[in-house]
Order: sequence, then structure tokens, then C-alpha cells
Amino acid sequence: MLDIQIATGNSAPIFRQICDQISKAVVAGRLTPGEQMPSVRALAERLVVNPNTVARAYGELTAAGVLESQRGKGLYVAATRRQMLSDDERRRRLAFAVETFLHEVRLLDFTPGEIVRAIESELTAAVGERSAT
Amino acid sequence: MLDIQIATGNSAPIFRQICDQISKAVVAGRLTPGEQMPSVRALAERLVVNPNTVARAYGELTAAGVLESQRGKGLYVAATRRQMLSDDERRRRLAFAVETFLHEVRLLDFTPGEIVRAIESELTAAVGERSAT
Amino acid sequence: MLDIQIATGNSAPIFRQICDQISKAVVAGRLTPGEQMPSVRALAERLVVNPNTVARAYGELTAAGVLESQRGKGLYVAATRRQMLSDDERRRRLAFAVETFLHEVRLLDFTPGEIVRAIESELTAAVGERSAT
Amino acid sequence: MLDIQIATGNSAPIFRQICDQISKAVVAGRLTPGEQMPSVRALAERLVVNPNTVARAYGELTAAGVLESQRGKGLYVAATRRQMLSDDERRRRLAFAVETFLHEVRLLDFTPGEIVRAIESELTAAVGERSAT
DNA sequence: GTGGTCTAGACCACA
DNA sequence: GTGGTCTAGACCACA
Repeated sequence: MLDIQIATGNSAPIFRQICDQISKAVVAGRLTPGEQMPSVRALAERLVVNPNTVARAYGELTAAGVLESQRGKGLYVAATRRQMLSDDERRRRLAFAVETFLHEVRLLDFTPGEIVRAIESELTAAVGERSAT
Repeated sequence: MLDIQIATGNSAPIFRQICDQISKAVVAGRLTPGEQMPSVRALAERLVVNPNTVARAYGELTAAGVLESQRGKGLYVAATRRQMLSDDERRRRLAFAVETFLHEVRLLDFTPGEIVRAIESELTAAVGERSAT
Repeated sequence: MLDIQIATGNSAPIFRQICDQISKAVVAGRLTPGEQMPSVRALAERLVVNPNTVARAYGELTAAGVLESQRGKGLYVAATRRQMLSDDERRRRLAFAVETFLHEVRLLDFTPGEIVRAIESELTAAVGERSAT
Repeated sequence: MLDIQIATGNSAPIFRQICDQISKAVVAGRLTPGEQMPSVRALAERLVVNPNTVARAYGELTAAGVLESQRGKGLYVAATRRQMLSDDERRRRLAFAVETFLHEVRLLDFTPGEIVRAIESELTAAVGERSAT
């Protein structure tokens, strides 16, 4: 069963946490294409969260092509993830994420080498995880 | 004179940008302990920013011990730098930032190589900027 | 002043009507890049609609790159409209719109020629309108 | 035998697809006045669709005068076709559909030529399909 | 002042 | 049953 953890407090908005964890689960293969998602109400109950909040997360994931709605039946993991963004937009977003990341990490006093190595080892781990599943 | 660049638009909140750049300047020695900071109004005017925003940044820096207020005279760079994080904590934060970053980037369909290269080129650019200052 | 008409009843959702009319106004040049949008609350009041509904419309337009948020100051018409979608996605959406359009029109018993001519004359008119502004 | 194609996913509601295809079949003469329609359950089974959905489609078609119910026996294609729209009304609807379509497509940054070509090729495809049937 | 998020609760279209 | 929309009203971060 899909495991989603909500961190209350000052962190990211709840709807975004839900988005993130679901799309992560899809990428990691813990949610398989065609699989039905829990209903808005069911997930809201489980997370002790307002249904609107889940609906918003589901809405964004649908707009992003991660989920697909089947009228009146429910939401399903999209069969094929379409690349909706233009190359320019993808590059823009990568640059933005890199900038944000380096900004966070800069104050921790790691050397460039250590940072790159941390990225690389996590990338390798992620590949391993996927093929292991 | 203290050089602060504000990026408007969707980037980090302005007050945080001010915080970051000031504490960075302190670490880099461009601001020396005991030095007087520009007044809230003066800095706000220079940055073309709401005085409240500068006040908030100064407030947080004072709370963090980077700046010190001298009654009726103004704000000064604190004589002693605040404690650093433990190595464990630093590593934990790096790992967390890496994970967050890779997750954000995942749906953009870049290869590991492209991601690492983007990080590296930004790191090089940052180093260049720093040594140029 | 921005003129937005809300049609209640069975038609399209209100937030979408707002989206549509605003992006239309941008394309037509009735809203110029850099111009500030009315605040969520102000527009909501004018349209006699819940602020959340306006906020949703504004949110979608921001996500689509039509508007840009300036923290704490308000929303502005984006200076340059970025093409965020991939060519594939653009083609997919065009095909979908064509299909929907032809489906609606089919029952009206127009010949293919009449349909094409209607499209062409409206396209010419749109160009004229833009250069006239 | 009546051939109905259901497209699941985000396209038009299923009940409307059924309505449309049946009324189209009547206009095209593939369903003749007086002919008996398949039962709700039979059609639902064939289309792998909820019986409620077929029932709703039949209901709307009956209300529109396309089908007629004969007490206890079933539904039949109505002997007389319903009134057509006035030319003015048809033209008004075409203009409205054109406007809506062009607006949807506008933000996709296609040239007028590309738009017209997309319409034409879809029209040709549709004609081919119809004459093939 | 600005927009952004969330809740509670209603109503709708659709299957 | 399903998701989608809307309202009313609260609270937050930011400038």
C-alpha cells in the first residue's frame, strides 16, 4: 500500500508533499502504470487531511501527466509518462533546481568535490534501487 | 561598500537573500567584526526594497548572532561568529538536500551525466565569482 | 479596465472563464506585459465571486507563464511569454482542440469548405485586431 | 449491427459519445425509423460500460425525439426526425465554436497556416471514414 | 496591503 | 461510488 508521510509544521505545503511522494513512488516503480490510485476521500481520511488538499495534489499530478482521470471511475497512474515540457523549459527548471540546491548546501562548507560526489553516489543508488525493484 | 544583489521574481524571498548575502560577506571577511551596518532606511533605499524587508533581515541576523545592536547607535557586525554545525549534522543536511534536488529533477528526464555536469558548471561559475570579488 | 464577463449556469467553470478571458486579453494586447493585475480580492469583489476562485485562475495562469508573481506585491502580466510545452505536447493539444471543434460543428451540417472558410476569416480578423490595437 | 466506439480517458463523457453516435447513425440512415434499439443491458455489455450510462444516453435521445419508447417492448428509432436549427442559429453556433477553438489554440503558438492545415487534414480523414462506412 | 494554503461543507456531473 | 467546482472563512509569509 502506498505509504505517504505528511510533515506538519513549517515545511512544504501538504498538497506538494503529496505530489512529491506520489511522483517519487511512480518514478521508483512502487506505483505501476495503470494502477488505480486511492480515492480522494480515502486518501484524505488516511492522511487526516482535507479532501480538497488531496484533490489539489491529484489535480496537479493529472495536469503534469503523472496520473490520468477515468471519468467517474477514479484516477490511475498514467500508462506512459509524456514529456510535456519544451527543452527550454526543462533546462530552465534544471538550472533553477541546481541553483536552489547549491544555495542550500553552500553554507555547509563542503568542497565542490564532496558535493559532486554526494550527487553521484545518490544517482548510482537510485539506479540500483530501480533495477532491484 | 557592501554589495548586495536582489533578484526579484519567483526566487527566494528578498529578506532571505539579504540575510544570506550579509552572512556570506561576514564569513568571507568582506564585513569585519565591529563594523557598522548601513541603517535600515539607507539599505532599503539602496536596494529599492521595502524597509520592512530590510528590518526583517536585520532582525533575523541579530537573532542568529551575526549582527549586534548597540542601543541608539545602530547595528554592528558581531565580534564572535556563531557555532558551526557538527559534521554529522552537516552530512545529514547535505544528504537531505541531494535527495530533494534529485527528486525535483527526476521528472525532467535528464541523464545522470547531464545533471552532474549542470552542478559542476554552476560550481565553477560560483568559484569564479567568489575569487573575482 | 479589464473587462471580464462571467456566465453562470451550465457553462464552463468560473475559474476557467476567468483564465480564458485573461489570456485572451493578453494575446489581444488589451493587457500589456508588465502591467499589474487587479488583486485577487479586488477582482473577486468585482466579479461577485469567491476570492479562492480568482486565486485558482491566477494560479493556473501563473503556472502557464501568462502571469508572474512578484512576492507580496501582486501579480503582473509576464514580460515574455515562454513556450513551456514540448512540440509533441503542443501538437497533441492542437489535435485535441481540432477534434473537439469538429465534433461540435459536425451536427450543424456545414460543408468542409464552409468550416475552413469560417476559420480563415476569423484568423484574418484576429490579425487585423491585433495590428489595429 | 450498430457500431459504437467508446473512447475512455479524458474525452467527452461516455453517455454523450453514445448519444452522438446514435443520432449520427440515424441521420446517416444506418439506423432506420421504426428499428428496435438494443436493450440497455445488452448495449452496456457490448460497450463494456455501466448500464446507467447507456440508460442516460437513451433517456436523452428519447427526450430529444430521436428514439421512442413503446411500453413494455423497448426503444425504437423515432419515425420522424426532430426539427432543424434555423440558418441564423447554425451560423451563430459555428461562429461561436470557431472563436472558442481559435482561442484555445492561440497560446500554443501555431501559425494560421498550421491551424488551417490541421483542420483540413482532420476533415479529410473524417470524410474518408464516413464514405468508407 | 499582497498572494498562498488549508479546512469544512455543499452541490454537481458522471459511471 | 468517483472526481470537480465553489463558497466562506481562517491563518500564514512576505513587502
